[in-house]
Amino acid sequence: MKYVDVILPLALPRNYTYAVPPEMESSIQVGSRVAVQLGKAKKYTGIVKSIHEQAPSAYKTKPLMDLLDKDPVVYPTQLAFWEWIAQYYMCNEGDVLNAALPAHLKLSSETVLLINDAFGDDFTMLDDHEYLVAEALNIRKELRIGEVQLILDKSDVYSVIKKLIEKKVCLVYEELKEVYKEKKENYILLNPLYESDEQMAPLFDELARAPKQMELLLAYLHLLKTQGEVIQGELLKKSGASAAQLKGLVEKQILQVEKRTVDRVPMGKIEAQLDFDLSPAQEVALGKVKECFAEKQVTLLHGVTSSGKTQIYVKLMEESLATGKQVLYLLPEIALTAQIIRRLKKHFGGQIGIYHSRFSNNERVEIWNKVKSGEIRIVLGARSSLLLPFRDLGLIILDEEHDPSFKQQEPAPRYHARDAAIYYASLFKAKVLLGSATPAIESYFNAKQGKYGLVELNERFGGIAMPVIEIVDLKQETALKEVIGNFTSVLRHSITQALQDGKQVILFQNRRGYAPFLLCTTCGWIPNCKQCDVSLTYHKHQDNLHCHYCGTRYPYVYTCAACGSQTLVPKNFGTEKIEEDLQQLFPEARIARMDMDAIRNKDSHNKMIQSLEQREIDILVGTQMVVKGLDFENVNLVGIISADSLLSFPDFRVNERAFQLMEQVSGRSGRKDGLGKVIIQANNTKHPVLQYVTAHDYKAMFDTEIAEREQFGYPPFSRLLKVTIKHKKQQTTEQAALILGNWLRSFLGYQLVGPAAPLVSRVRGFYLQEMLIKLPRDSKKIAQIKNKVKEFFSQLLIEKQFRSVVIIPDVDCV
DNA sequence: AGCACGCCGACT
DNA sequence: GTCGGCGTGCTC
Repeated sequence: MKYVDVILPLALPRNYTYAVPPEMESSIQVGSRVAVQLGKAKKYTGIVKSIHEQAPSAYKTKPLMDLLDKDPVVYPTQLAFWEWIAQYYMCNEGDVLNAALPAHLKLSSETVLLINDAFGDDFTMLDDHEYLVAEALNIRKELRIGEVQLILDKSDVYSVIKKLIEKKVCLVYEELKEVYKEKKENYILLNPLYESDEQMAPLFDELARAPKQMELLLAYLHLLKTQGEVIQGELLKKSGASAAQLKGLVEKQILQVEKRTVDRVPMGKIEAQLDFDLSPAQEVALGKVKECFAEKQVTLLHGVTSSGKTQIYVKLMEESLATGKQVLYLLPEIALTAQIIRRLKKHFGGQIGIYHSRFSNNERVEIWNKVKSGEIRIVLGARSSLLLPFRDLGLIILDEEHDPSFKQQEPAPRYHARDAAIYYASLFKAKVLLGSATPAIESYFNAKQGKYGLVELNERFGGIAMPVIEIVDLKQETALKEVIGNFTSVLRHSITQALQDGKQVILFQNRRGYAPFLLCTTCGWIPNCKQCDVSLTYHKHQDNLHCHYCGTRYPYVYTCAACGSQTLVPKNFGTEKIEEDLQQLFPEARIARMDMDAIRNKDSHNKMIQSLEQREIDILVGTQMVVKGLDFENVNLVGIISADSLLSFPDFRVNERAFQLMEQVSGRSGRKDGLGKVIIQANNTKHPVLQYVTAHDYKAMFDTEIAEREQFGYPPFSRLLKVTIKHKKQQTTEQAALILGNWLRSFLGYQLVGPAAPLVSRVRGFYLQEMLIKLPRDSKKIAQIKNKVKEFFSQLLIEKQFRSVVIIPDVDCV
C-alpha cells in the first residue's frame, strides 16, 4: 500500500498522510496536485510532498480523492525550497504553498445547497429563517453558503442548513471546481472552396445585393493578407461590421468560425539584438562580476545611481541564456514600471515573462506553466516570482537589493526575497547578482568579508556628474520668516529657476495625506482611530480622516470630543499639503502628486510616469514611490521637504534607510545634460547622515554604521527574530509577553530585547507586544534556538488563559 | 481555513 | 427553560 504526505494550503503544523488508491499508484508523482477530503466534507487541493509505504499508526488514513494533473505542478527543487522557507522563516509549508501557487491552481470545495424537488413548495411548517432560505432555493434551485449568509444576514448558518436537510427541503454537496479557464477566441477562416481568385470572383456577384457583407468580406481578405490570421473581435472592430453580418457570411458558407485556445501571455520570437555598447567602466565591472562568479555564488554590484547597472545585467543575462538556463530578474514591485519592461523587452523580445501582483489569476497560471516548461526563459518580477517553478535557473539578478519591500511582512511566509534567492539559487547551483547604489549594510558587510564578490562602479554612465547637494537650514529660515508653506526661500528660488529653464522638478515628502493629525488648540485633544492606537490622518481631497494602520475612514471632526470647542486644526504636513502649497506658490506650473492615494488603480502609476516623461508635468510631489526605478532625463532639481522626518525613526536602521532614501532620490536629478541639484531641508543640518549624502559617501556611512552595529550586536553581527504577541485584551497580551519573555530570557541570556509595546500598541482592535531576539550568526545554532523558541510558543499556548493569543515570529525582520 | 462542539447571556 | 452567540479544538 502506498501513502503520500500532502501539503495542504492551510496553516497546519505538519503535512497529512493519505492513502493512494490502487488505480492512482502508477500515476502518482511527487509535486502533483491531489484532491483530498479534510474533516467531514471539506475538500482541498494539496501537493504531494513525498510518496512512501509507511502506514501511519496513530490514525487511519483517508484515500486520495483525485489526482488533478498528469504532470506535477512543481519540481522537487521547489518542494525543497518551500521546506527551507518554512523552516527558516518559522512558518508552515502550507503558508508557503499558499503564497507560491496561483489562486487558480488551488481549488477548494464549496458547499452547495440543492433544492429537493420531491419536497414540493409547501413551506408552512418551516420557521422564518428556514422559510427564507427555502423560498430563495425554490427560485434559484442552488445556493452557496455565502448566499445563504447574505439572505439570513448572519454568518452562522449551519444550524439552519442542518434543519433544512433534516426536513428534506434540500440536499447538499461539495463542489470542487477547477477555476482556471483557457482563453478561447473565434478565428475566422475562409472556406477553402474560395482560395483562388477565380473561385472568389463569383462571390462578389453573389454579394452585390448585400453591400455590408461585401464590405466585411473585403475587410476580412485585407486582414488575412496582412496578418495571416483573423480573430473575430478584431475583424468586427476594424470593419465596423456587426456580428449579424458576419453570421450572414458564415451561413453562406463563405467564412468559417473556429474556436481556438489562445495564450494570454503570448511568447514572441527570440531576437537577441545587441544594440548597445558598454562604457569602458561598465566593461571593466562586467569582467569583474564574471571573475567573482568564477569563485563565488553571490556578487554584489555596488554602482552609483545612473551608472548603468541595467546594461551589465543585460549582458550577464544574455550569457546565462546562451547556456540554456533560465534567468530571474527581481525588482521591488513599485519599480516594475513600463520603462524597465520596455527596456528589457527590447533586448530579449518575446522570451521574457513578467510576474507581479497586478496580473489576473488566469494569466498567472499561464506564466506558471510556461516557467515550468521552460518556455519562458527570463522572468522579470517582484518578490513573489521567486516562488515560480523554475526548471533550470542559471542566474538571479536582484536589483535595488537594499529595498526593504523585498521582505514580506504580512501574511506568512515572511521571507526576504534576497536571502531566499540566495538559497534558491544554491539548489540550482546558479549565480546571484545583487545590485544597488546604496547596498544594505548586511550585503556590503558580506561582500567586504569575502562571503560575496564585490564589484564597484563609481562613475555615472556618459560621464554625468553626481548631483550637487545643498542642505538648507529650516530653523534659520524660519527665524528669518523666509519659509512659506513648507518651502524655504532656497527651495522656492531653485524651483523657479528650474521651471524657467524648462526643467522638471521632483519633491519628496515621506507622508501621504494632508496632515498626519488634527489637534484641538484649546485642550490638546487629538482624534484617534477606534481600532488602533494612532492619530487619524486628514485627507483633504476626500475630506475625511484615515487610519493608515487599518484603513478605516472617518468623517471630518469639527468638534473636540474632549472639551467641545471647535478649535481643531491640521498639524504637520503630508504630500497633499505640499501639493496645495505648490499650487499657490507656482500657479502656472503643472503639478502632480504620486502616492498610494493618487495611484489607486493599477495603471495610474504608469500613466503618471509617462506624462512625466513627455514633460506634461513640471513638478511631481510624492512619497517613496518617486524614488524607485524612475529615469527621467529632464529632471534637474530634487527637493527633500523634511529630512528630519526621515532621521527621527526609533529604529536601529534609521541612518541606513535615510541615507538610502536620500541618495536614491538624489539619483533622480541630472541625468543627461547639465548638473543636477538636490535641496534638502532640515532642522538638524549637522546630522552625520546629511554629511554623507552631501558627499555621496556610501563608505563613510557604512563605516560609521557598521561600528555601531558591532557595538550593540545588531545585524550583520546578529540575526534578528522579532516575536509579536497579539490579543484582544491588553492584560492578556502583556501577561503572555511577560511570561514568554521571561522564558526566552532565561534561555537566551541578554540576547533578548523587550517585551514592550510597539510604537503603535493597538492595531485593528488587537493589543500588541514585541520582543526582539538577537540570534548568533552560526546557522546550526540558529536552527536549534528556533526550535527551542517554537517549544516556548506551544508551551504558552497550552495555558488556558493564553489559548487565543496570537504569536507571530518574524525572522530577519526589517 | 472551515466546521463541530460546547458553554454562557437575552428572549419566549 | 431554549436559542444563538462565539470561543476552542480538530482535521490525515
